[in-house]
Amino acid sequence: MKRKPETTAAALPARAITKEDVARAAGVSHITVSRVINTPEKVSPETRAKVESFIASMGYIPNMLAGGLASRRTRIVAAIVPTISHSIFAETVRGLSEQLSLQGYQLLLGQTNYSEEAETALVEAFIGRRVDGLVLTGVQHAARTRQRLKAAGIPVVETWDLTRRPIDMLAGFDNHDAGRAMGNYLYGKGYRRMAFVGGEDPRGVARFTGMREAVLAHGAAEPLHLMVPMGSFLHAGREAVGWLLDRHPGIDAAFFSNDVIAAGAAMECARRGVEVPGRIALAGFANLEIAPEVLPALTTVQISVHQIGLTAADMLLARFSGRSVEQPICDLGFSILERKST
Amino acid sequence: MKRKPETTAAALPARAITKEDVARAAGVSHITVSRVINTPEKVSPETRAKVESFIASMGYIPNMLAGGLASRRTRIVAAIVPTISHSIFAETVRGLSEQLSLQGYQLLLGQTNYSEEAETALVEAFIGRRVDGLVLTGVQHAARTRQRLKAAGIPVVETWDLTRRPIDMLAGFDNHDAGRAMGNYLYGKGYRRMAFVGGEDPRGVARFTGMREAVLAHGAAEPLHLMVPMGSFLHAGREAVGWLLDRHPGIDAAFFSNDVIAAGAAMECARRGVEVPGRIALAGFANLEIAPEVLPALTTVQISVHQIGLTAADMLLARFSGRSVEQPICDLGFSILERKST
DNA sequence: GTGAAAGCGCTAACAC
DNA sequence: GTGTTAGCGCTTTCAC
Repeated sequence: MKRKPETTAAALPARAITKEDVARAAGVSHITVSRVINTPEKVSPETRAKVESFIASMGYIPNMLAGGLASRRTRIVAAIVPTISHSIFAETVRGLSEQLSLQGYQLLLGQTNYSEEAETALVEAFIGRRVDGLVLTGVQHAARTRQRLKAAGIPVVETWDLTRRPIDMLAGFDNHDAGRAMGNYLYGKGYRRMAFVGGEDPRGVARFTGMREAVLAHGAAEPLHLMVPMGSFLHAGREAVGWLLDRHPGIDAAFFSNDVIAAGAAMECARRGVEVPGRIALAGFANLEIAPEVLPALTTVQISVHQIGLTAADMLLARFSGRSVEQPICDLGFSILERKST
Repeated sequence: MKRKPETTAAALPARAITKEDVARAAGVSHITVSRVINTPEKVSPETRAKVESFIASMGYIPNMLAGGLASRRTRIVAAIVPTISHSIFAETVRGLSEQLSLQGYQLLLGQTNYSEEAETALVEAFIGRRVDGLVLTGVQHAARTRQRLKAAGIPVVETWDLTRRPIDMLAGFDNHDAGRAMGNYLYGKGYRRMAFVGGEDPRGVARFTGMREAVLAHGAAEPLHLMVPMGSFLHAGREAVGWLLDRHPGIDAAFFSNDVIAAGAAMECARRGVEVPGRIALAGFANLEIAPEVLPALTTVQISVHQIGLTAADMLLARFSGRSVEQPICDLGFSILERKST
């Protein structure tokens, strides 16, 4: 193999150690070094030991860029979430990253801030990086996103929602059903004038429509739908419940798009000395860390936030190892978790 | 350029569209396509328009793996944090990712769970992926980690702490000083028997030693140091304050390693009807979202969690663009933020 | 068990 | 402005 001429070598950053360097030092060919790393069982124990000692002493770290280019496998998975600073998504990403790293995969992270265009741009960037798999939040995507993904043919897991026709695989739960279940639960507890407080993300909206459906089916009043900004959830919850208490004194129960918003509401009620659930009942979503801790402890919809990440990782890993995924649509389910706030 | 023979082509996944394909279609050479993408100003407007239309119609997405291998620049930055599910780190990662993506950089994420060995393994994996830069949490690293990083010669930013001798660059604040400032503040408010509640991460320990130093300098009693697990912070805070109230009734103020632990403590006090700060004062750290919302609002040490990420990104981007970083050690500072809890 | 040759898709350097 | 040539460092295929 020819080395780069001196003239150009000088212009570029210092060359890192390559397989060739190790091979030369160990007196074998570079392919043997490659085998020691990737398929050690195909190398004689002596050669292996010798090469391994040189790898260690020379501090050789294989260039996975070159490896990925040649093998068409990067061992990188990309995850796209609305924002990493909401604990719901952080938990999913944590599960994903932990599970993947066990198998030597790394995670590329992208944030959309709930923008479909940002999602498309990220998907294109990640395809350009030839990631082995992609994890998406939600099931609503721009046509261009779906099209790019199909063309690239890489394994995709959509998460946090359910649909009959996923792009590829799916690990989520039915937000509409979950909303309906909470509507039924609240109605069953005797609440008749309800409000829903959430952002404008499609999954939150699905929870609202589900809840609305349940409530109307029982003949209760049309529920109020309060939109809050997706930034500071605790603060949004405080403001929302304040507004409900002041402007809509008839409301006797509020269902929040997630536990953090609900916790903000609970704190505001405590501050005002408003009785929960006596004056107003509060229910959250996701059973986040804060739900059982706040006063009063929050009734919520229990879902397995962390499990979504684990499941997505397992699906992708199965694909990577050539196994076929028996259940490409995985409904992780949910359950109503009753606590003191309702 | 020769194409791969049929026999091997069949064994591999369907070939993606390459620059060559676009070039052939547009009737130019592949290097012209490359220029249209990377340095459009060097191509005549007509050629450019023609090539661009083919890029769009064929859905061509450049292979950045190949580009990275050839150019030795991957446009990937890796960030290593203890865990993404603690909001302090999630905020830093958010800032980092947002700032980097503005310049076309992507973020590889690694979690250590506070393990130094895990950090070393991640650093080696990321070097293998030839990331352009690396962001580390803290300034305490295994000797092997430092050594690998030096050898690789890639830009590194350490965060969340301060040291005179960083590996390369630094964006943080002085945890010891911050602890001392809080110790002084609490002493100044009249508290005399203090406790510190935190995990075993080195930065938390530095906050404790700083606080201890201040308190002892004033001649107050040796502060109590409570270690809590790094898992569920709210719960840890509840348990810790319960333990203090029950077993150490003399303690009149508690300083928590972060606002989430402190918030858990505040909630427990509310639950027990314990007066804050009357019976016990509570102080947090980081001025997270929860600090002003919990009842009573938490006195805390204000730091710019998000800014750490932005600064780290800016330092790296400066390096990448050849600019020299005038301030390789950036002390972001802190300040005591007084609220109702003290 | 080991090696040689070819190529992954791109950019850098230099020609024209 | 555009093209040619020669790699980047690895894996794959096939020969020994």
